[in-house]
Amino acid sequence: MSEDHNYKSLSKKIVNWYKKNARNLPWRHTTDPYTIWISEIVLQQTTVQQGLEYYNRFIKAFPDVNTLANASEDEVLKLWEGLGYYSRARNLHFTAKHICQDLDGVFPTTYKELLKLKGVGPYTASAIASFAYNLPHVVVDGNVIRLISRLWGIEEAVDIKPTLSRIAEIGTQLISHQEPSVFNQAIMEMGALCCTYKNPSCDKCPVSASCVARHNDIIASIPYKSKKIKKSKRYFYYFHIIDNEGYTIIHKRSDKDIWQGLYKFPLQEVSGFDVDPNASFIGFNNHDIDTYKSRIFKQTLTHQYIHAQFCIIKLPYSVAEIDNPAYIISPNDKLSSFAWPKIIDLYFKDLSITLF
DNA sequence: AACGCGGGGAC
DNA sequence: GTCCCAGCGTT
Repeated sequence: MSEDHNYKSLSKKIVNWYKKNARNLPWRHTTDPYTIWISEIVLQQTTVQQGLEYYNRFIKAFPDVNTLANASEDEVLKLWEGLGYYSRARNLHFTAKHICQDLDGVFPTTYKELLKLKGVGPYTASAIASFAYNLPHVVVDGNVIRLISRLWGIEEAVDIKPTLSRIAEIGTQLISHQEPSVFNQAIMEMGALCCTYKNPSCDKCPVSASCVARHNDIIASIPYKSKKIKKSKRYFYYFHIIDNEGYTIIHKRSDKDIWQGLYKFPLQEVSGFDVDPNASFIGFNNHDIDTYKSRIFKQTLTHQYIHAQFCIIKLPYSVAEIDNPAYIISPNDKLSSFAWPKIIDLYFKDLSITLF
């Protein structure tokens, strides 16, 4: 029962467990708010395993806020390519410029001020406040939600505000005021390594004796989420236009849709691949041009199933003759310098093997 | 409050 | 296939 939970004792056990079992991760060796900020944004909705290499590359390319602020959005997105949730990279760049231009290059030092930064929400503000400044703001991420909801036997949906608020209150009671930074690392690490979603290691858990979910044998049903995701299907014909001088047409995605800020070929979205591609919207008549159709590429996103097929159009003249201000003309051998969605990157990889 | 945003991994 | 991951901005 929750009244039996001794916050101080639980907190101490969690921290002690961490000191013996912590992974050696690069962002744990610094109190530099910039570095910590980068790590936290990279790791949002991302596993440590997937984010680690991106973090290292990012810090190497942009070692301080000034370097990041002076980079172009394309450079930032290129480094982010393949990591997903690209608004994180755009907001990161926006906030770096904001800090340099409006805050004299000085990182905010309070939770409240951190929260005002674009891309920084309650979790990230708490993380920076605790890891950089040792302030006692508890982090509530997926790991913490899982650990606390099980420990306290919270069966209510954890994806609604009242439950989240209760979990945050419990975390606030738990957090060590001597070493809030270590406690925050510890409770997340516990969730990530011990109190895992599937097959948690209760036998190695330092607080399993206090775990209500374990006591009531309801671990598998906690945390409970009420929202269901609906996936739609989308079919993309991309027109890869290659002219007689080694150039092709691309453009930057700017509409409110997936992959904003990344690049694409001229695109025709259809209701299914039983519909034939029709390049007339970019001024081509399919019958006049030597065309090749790629295999169908598939990618699953959180809310969408994407299908893509690439129609190669080989032009007997120069693409410079095509007048459209939205288009960017790129040499074929420079295409890899742009940031592409995964599904187009897969096409490039296929292309290098099968065609050229 | 509900929704959409990527990609990889565990099971 | 399902669900998750150092969440957030928008509507």
